[in-house]
Amino acid sequence: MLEQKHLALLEEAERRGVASLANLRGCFELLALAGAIDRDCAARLAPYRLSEGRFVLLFLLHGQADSLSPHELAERAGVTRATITGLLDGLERDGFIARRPGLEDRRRIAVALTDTGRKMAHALFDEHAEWIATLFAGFTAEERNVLNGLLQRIWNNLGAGAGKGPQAHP
Amino acid sequence: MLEQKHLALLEEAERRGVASLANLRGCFELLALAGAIDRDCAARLAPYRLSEGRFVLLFLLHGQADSLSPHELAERAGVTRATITGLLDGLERDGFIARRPGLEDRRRIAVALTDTGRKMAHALFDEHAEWIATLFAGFTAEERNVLNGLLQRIWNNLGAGAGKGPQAHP
DNA sequence: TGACTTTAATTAGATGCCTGACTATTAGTC
DNA sequence: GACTAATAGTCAGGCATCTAATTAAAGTCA
Repeated sequence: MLEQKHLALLEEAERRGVASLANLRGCFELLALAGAIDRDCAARLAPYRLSEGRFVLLFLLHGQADSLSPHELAERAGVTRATITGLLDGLERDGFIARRPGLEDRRRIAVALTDTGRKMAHALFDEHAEWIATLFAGFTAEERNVLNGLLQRIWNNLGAGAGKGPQAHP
Repeated sequence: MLEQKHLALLEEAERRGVASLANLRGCFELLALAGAIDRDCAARLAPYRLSEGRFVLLFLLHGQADSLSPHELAERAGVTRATITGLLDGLERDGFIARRPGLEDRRRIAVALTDTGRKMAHALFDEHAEWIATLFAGFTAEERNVLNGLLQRIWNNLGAGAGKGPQAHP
């Protein structure tokens, strides 16, 4: 279940007699699985002319009674405003959202779903949530907890080493 | 340990009373961890003017006595030839690799490391492998196996559902 | 009031990835 | 030997992401 590049890296590691081969493999399996989930997600959304980024904006707007500004969307989606501009361009072109000029503050733009966008968001959310749920089909609550605990420990190790890396050519 | 967008999705799911909330959270934790590892990896390579893609090419060439063609690099790295062209452009500009015209087959180009590139690859590989190993600090072999088993089951679920997704507007 | 600072959105330019089209070269076929 | 197939590399154009620069609008304060 690894990717091409991971296999190549493992071979090189083996050639060099790297001690932590099992750790490398474990890490690559994690990354490969996440990559596969992302690709599957993208493939599921593509028929609707949506990407993951666009999908996030769609339901951010759907969860809101009125409109949101690009600034707020950027904050809640966790990307920069420049990225939001591009995503909104696509969503607007495909008729899912509309930009309206701000009324009180004329710097601020009001982004709102169109009817098409609202219907799409409504229909897609449950389907998407269900798909994710199927990934854990056959898992007990206990197993989910074990997995979560292990991932959490890796996460902590990641944070612990942060900033201690190579600092050359800064 | 979740990302901004995942938090937003979970809130929406909660508002809607989605049944599989725990599964959603588990999936997002997996994706967030993989994303964090990728970002950390990129941050570690950036000071050397390398991305993950460029790094892969670097050690693919390093594991080879002579040169490789862009075609072979694409196969082994698991990306398209067009992508390789872009990565090689960057590596060549920064002096890590050189393109030489093919001798027997004049369609084929020979890509080889420069001295700079060779030194860089040599120095970076062990450091990188060690960094990855630290992510699993404190893990026993048994724990790694458990993690691997759980990931494998998710992988299987992913494959099982493939192609059954929405097929609208193809 | 008028000059400065901050904030909002966009644009410009980079990277990495894709697909699809194009060019050059080689190989195969009749 | 000439036409066609396949192959190698690249380019064009698209998407998502970033940083930095630009423009417009508000706010601040002497």
